[in-house]
Amino acid sequence: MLTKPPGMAAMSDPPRSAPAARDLLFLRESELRLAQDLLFFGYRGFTTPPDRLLAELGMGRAHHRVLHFVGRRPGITVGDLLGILGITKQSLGRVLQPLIAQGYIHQQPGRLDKRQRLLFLTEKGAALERRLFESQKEVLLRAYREAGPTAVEGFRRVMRGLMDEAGRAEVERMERALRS
Amino acid sequence: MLTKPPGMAAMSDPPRSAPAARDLLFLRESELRLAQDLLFFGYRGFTTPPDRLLAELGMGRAHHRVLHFVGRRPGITVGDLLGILGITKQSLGRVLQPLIAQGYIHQQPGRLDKRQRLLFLTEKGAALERRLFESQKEVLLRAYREAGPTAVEGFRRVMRGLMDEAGRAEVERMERALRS
DNA sequence: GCGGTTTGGTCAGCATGGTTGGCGTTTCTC
DNA sequence: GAGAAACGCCAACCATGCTGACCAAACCGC
Repeated sequence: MLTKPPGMAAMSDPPRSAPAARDLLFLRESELRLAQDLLFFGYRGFTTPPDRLLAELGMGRAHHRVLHFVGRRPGITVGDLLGILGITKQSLGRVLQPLIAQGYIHQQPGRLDKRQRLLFLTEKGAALERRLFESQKEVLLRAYREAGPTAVEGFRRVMRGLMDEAGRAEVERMERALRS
Repeated sequence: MLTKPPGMAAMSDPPRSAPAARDLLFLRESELRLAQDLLFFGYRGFTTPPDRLLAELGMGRAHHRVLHFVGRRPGITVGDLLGILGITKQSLGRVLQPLIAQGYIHQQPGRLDKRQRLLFLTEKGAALERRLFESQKEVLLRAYREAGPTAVEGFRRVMRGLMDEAGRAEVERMERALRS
């Protein structure tokens, strides 16, 4: 038989009658399969609204990411931004240079280290980033409100667990900056 | 001043002292900003392991998506798959045709409607999909286990809220199929 | 102050995976 | 039998990743 019968995914699930596994039902393979679907459709729902705005301006998701993280960390160095995005200097350059040329982002030499080009959003850049955020805010607010505070806390815990070390460190840094 | 001062994001947050807003703290703008970060880093952590395997085989994430959804819905039509992926026929063709040519996916004319080409994973395709899934399973299991069942339930609720109608319908269909 | 390292920019070339528009075949449906 | 639907394929274009190479400016250790 070449094809996977409908019930096959469930076959690897632990038997439901096993007493020790009672609390581990949420770790069943079928639940993990569902998680794949949720992440695919959920992430797409999250990115679609800004993607539409960006398309009108002839930009892509990569531009949004740069605007977002420069907004999150004003004065970030090019190197740090590269680390966060996980792309190469050349890939970033192709997105960053137009953003600078069109006046969305402003560069300023570092005071301690003059080799660095610290990145900031201009007024224009902050305005665009805000428009993009507002479009995403609608989706996020709806999801958060429908789900409620407890669910949101759970969502955060799971997303944190999905990240690699670098991502987790970055998020923690953002939270520290927020509290201070 | 061209740049956004550090505290600016928090400025749009509702005042913490407002009594009616006590339960709505999780809807603060700073929380939504954090959600953006969580989704970016979390989704990346989720996709990195299969991406690495795929790269070794000269494939990309698009191939994985096809393998995943054909595995989820054996016998799916090309049209339905296009609807789920949200891409064009041409884009799908460029990924699907090689998968068929290399024996990962098998096509079979529909019995009711002979125009349709129903898609199935071959043994080889199911094996590859499983390898990809296993790599993702590690990340998912770790995240789910660390977070616990309550958090997982919350995660699901939020992700569902992020989806558009089509995504939600598709996920519900998967769950119905699971229960039956 | 000199040499090596680090930060950043840039050029050329390539691959993947999206897009549009158009065209053709088979099959279904009225 | 006509029109619509499901699918395949062609050409062309675009966005965004990649590698490899090379360059300039600034920093740092000796």
